[in-house]
Amino acid sequence: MHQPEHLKSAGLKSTLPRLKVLDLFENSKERHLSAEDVYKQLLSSGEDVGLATVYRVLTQFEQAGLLVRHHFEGGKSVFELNKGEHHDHIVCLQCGHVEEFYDTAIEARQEKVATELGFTIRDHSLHIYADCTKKKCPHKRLRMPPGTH
Amino acid sequence: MHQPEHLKSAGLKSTLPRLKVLDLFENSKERHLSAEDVYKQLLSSGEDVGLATVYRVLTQFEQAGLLVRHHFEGGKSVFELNKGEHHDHIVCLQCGHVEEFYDTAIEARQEKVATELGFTIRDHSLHIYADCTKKKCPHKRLRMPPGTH
DNA sequence: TTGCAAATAAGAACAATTATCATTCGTATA
DNA sequence: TATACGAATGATAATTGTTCTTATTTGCAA
Ligand SMILES: [Mn+2]
Ligand SMILES: [Mn+2]
Ligand SMILES: [Zn+2]
Ligand SMILES: [Zn+2]
Repeated sequence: MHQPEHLKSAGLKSTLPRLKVLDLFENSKERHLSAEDVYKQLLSSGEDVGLATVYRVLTQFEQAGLLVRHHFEGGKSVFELNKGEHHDHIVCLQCGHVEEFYDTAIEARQEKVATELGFTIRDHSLHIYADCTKKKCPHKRLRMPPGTH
Repeated sequence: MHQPEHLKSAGLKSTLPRLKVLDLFENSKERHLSAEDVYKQLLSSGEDVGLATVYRVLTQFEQAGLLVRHHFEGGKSVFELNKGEHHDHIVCLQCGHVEEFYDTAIEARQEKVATELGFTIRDHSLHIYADCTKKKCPHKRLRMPPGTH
C-alpha cells in the first residue's frame, strides 16, 4: 500500500479512501481514469468506498497537484497522475485508449499565437480524436470511446 | 427573418423554431452560444420556444452541417455557425469571450504526430485558456468564463 | 382544403456531479 | 493509552445539462 507521507506532504490527512484511490492510480493499467472507473475498480477489488468520496478525493487530489483533470468528449472528467510535465492527448475512437504526446513546435506556436492576439496563456488542452491505422485496433478495449456510452 | 431555403437545402423542413434559432446565430453579437444562451435569448426577445426544441434543433443543425459544436470547459456544449473553415479557440479567462485563430504550423504538426503514432485524425480540439494582457479586459462580459458558473 | 408524417412543447427521465448531514475516523494532547 | 474534537466519510438528496416520451400542433404535398 501507498505511504501516508505522500498525502501528508500534500496537506491532506492520511485516510483509507485517499490511500486506496492514490494506490489505484499508481498501479492501474490505464493511466486515465474517470470517477466511475475509480469507483468501480475499487468496488471490484473488494474495497468499500462511497462514490461521493471518490468524487471528493479526486477533486482534492487535483487541487493538491497530485492528479490532473481532463475534459475529453463524452461528458465525464478523466484524471491521471500528475507527472509534472505537460503533455497532450490522442484518443482512439475505436477503443477509447488514450495516447500521450508532446510537441515543442506546437507548444511554441501556441505561445506565439496567443501573444499576437494579446493574451497570456494560463492553460490549454489539445485533444486529437483519431482512428488506429492498423487493421485491428491493438489497444485494449478497457473503456468505451468517448461519446459512445 | 431568415430564408426557408437555407433549411430546405439542408434537408430540414422549414419550421418557425428552426428559423428563429438560425436567425439568432446569424444576428447574435456572440458567435458561440450554448443551448441555454439560445433558449434565453429567444425568450427575452419575445419568442416562444421550448428548451427541448432548442436542444433538438441544435443537434439537427450540427448533423446538417449548419452548426459546429464545441466542448469548452464548464460542462455545456457551445455552438457556432459553420463557416466551412476549421479554426481553434482561445477563451478569455476574465470575461469568457472566445477568440478564434488558425495556425497552419500547428495543424501540420498534429498530422505528423498522429501519423507517427499510427493514427488517422478524425477530429481535434485545441482550446487555449488565457488572460487578456491589457489592464482592463476589453471584451464584453456577456458570459461568465467557463468553469466559473 | 384536407391528410398525415414530421415537428413541437411540456414534463419525465437520465447521467454526471455536487451538497447535505448524521456518523465515523485520525490524530493531537493529557 | 484514553479522550476529544475537527475533519472525513457514506448514504442519499439535490443540481445541472441533456435526452426521451407523448399528446398536440404544424408544414406542406396532393
Ligand atoms: Mn500542449
Ligand atoms: Mn486546429
Ligand atoms: Zn495523459
Ligand atoms: Zn469558433
